Amino acid sequence: MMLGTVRRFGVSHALRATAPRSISARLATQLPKWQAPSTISSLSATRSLHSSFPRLSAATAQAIVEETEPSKPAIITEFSDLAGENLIHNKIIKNIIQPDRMNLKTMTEVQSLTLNEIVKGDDILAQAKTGTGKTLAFLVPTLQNILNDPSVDVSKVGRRSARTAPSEIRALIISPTRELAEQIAVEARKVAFGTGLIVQTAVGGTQKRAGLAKIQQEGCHLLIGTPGRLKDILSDPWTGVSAPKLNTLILDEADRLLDQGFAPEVEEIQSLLPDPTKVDRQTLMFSATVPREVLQMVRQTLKPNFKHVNTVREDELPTHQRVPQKVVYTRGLENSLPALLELAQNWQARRDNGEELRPFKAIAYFNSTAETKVSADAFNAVARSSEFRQSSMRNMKMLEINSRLSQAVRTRSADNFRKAREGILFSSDVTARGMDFPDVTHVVQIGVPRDRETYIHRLGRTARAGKEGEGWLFMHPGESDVYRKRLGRLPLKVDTALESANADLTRSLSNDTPVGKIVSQITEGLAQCDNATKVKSYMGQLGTATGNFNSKREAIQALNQMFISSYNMQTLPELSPRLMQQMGLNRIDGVSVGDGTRQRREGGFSRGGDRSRFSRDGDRGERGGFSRGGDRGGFSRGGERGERSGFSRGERGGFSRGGDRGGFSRGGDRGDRSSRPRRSFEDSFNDDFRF
DNA sequence: AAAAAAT
Repeated sequence: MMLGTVRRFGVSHALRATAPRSISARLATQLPKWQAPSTISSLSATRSLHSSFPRLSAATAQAIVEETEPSKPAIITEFSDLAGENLIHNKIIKNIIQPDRMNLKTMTEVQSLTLNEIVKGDDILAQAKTGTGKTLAFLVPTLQNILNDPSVDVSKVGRRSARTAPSEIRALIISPTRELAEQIAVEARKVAFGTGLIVQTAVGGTQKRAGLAKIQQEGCHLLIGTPGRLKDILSDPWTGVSAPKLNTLILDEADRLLDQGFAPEVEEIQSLLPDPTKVDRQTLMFSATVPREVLQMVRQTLKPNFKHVNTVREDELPTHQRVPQKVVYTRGLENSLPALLELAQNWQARRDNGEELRPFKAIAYFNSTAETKVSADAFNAVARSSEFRQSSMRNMKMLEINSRLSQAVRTRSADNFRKAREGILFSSDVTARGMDFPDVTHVVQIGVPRDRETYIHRLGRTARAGKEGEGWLFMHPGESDVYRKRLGRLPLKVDTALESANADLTRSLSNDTPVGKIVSQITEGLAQCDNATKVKSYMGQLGTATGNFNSKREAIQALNQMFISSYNMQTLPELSPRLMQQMGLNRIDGVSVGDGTRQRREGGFSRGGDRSRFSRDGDRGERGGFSRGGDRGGFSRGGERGERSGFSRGERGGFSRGGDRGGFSRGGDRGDRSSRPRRSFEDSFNDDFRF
């Protein structure tokens, strides 16, 4: 049973000048007592029964070592064993294993397999599944290496007047998000407690001057940050923050940092660091996913003799076997939120019936920030209703996080969700990677994610540290092409149990069926969201849906239906001709065309320029008493709905200027196809795929 | 107009 591999590139190792003497000589030779011949089979049995955390079996580690480094003794698998070998500082080990501290015993595969290599000073690309302790894998040896460096002065512990210079940075960790940087810092401080090592952060959204002052006053050995702020601080000579003695550069979520969006900034940061030919440094890259596209970048950035530590077997996927993954085809885009509520209610109902289930703690992922907001607002409104507060759902916290919120709110949401026993975090991809929220039972992805890696990382927010969890994907049938292309090989099973996923929400539903109740709760919740937010959500989803759907026409149709029937809006957002041109929507029915002047008058519907947070300003979306007015109190679905479905048959008159079909046209002509040859391939791809 | 990330 081959669980992990260490691959070596090149022939020789460039050992750092400061590297401690012969590490292999210090390695533990004794194997842990549970390395009995039966260990491997009993280990796997234990794993499936209790879904215990997949630790590295000593026998496996031995096998790996034998294969790659025949002369070396066993790899250490217990944190406590690191003490006897003088490999890791006693204080660090205490911090890790003491019950009143981190309370960990056994190392994970990725931790065991990278420790010696990192202490040695080698460059590493480490790949391991989500939630298997990658952070600790690079923190422990990196902090140890700083302690090993004789030029590092840690004697200043506790002395108030003494200070370490802000130019003493020995290791730098780059993270793709602010929250992840902060989370890594929290863990680093736990590991470094009492050692005298100073850990600092540099992230955006915080007061630059205050953060800078802190680094200047206290000094810094390990700096953790996000690309923008790091670049800002390191490029400004006046800050005094610099890293002339940098030994270690770590890219957490390396593939993300090396992709299109981040690579230029990361390169700039590297250019601000000392020349690696003058000051030898190691570079460490960690991630659960390393797509082929970035391998070239990885090779360019690492030394030629870097090692690839991969604990994900070649024949398996970087998702956990113990995470059931389900895909739900929703009738329309408007069915997602009811289906989410139903999922939560079903789970809580089962708990009420005495089933031993953990409290429902879910993250709902959306592809646009505005959709995240509408959904969070709607669920927050639902949670305020008396019906909800009298149900078994009453303790659920509804939280929101995305990059458009102020950093203070983001941090508060993340903290509250960490603490929450049960609830739903409505999230964009800010939390998709690396974030460690304890006890997440469900990850629900609404809409097909932008790529396979995103799916895997989002899913990885559950089933962490040996716990169980489940993944759900709610998607519109119109996304079938990208679904197959991006997620085709992943083990998703179709689930049809959620009734509200399939209900026709363009018609009235009886309020006394379970589905009717769920739908009316969502409808009431959405009614309390402001119109400007709904319009932004439409526009945001337009951006992703036109890319995700098999045809643009289908995307528009689905979006319009959601906007009218579920958001309860009367007038479609207008798209400027320029935007329509850009998006290739010129020949698509159902698009509301604006002339570009009106949008400025109608504040709520603006697009260009208004990059502010979701402003509640001038509630101008509510025009002419269309929405929310009147005595809708009871949400009488009957008449209202009937009226609306009438609209769909073309009785809307001037409702949308882009043709009289209002987006509900079911006609067969796919006008957009001929204009976009790329479609034909995707369409033919779709032909042999049926639901 | 579509995550994120400096002001």
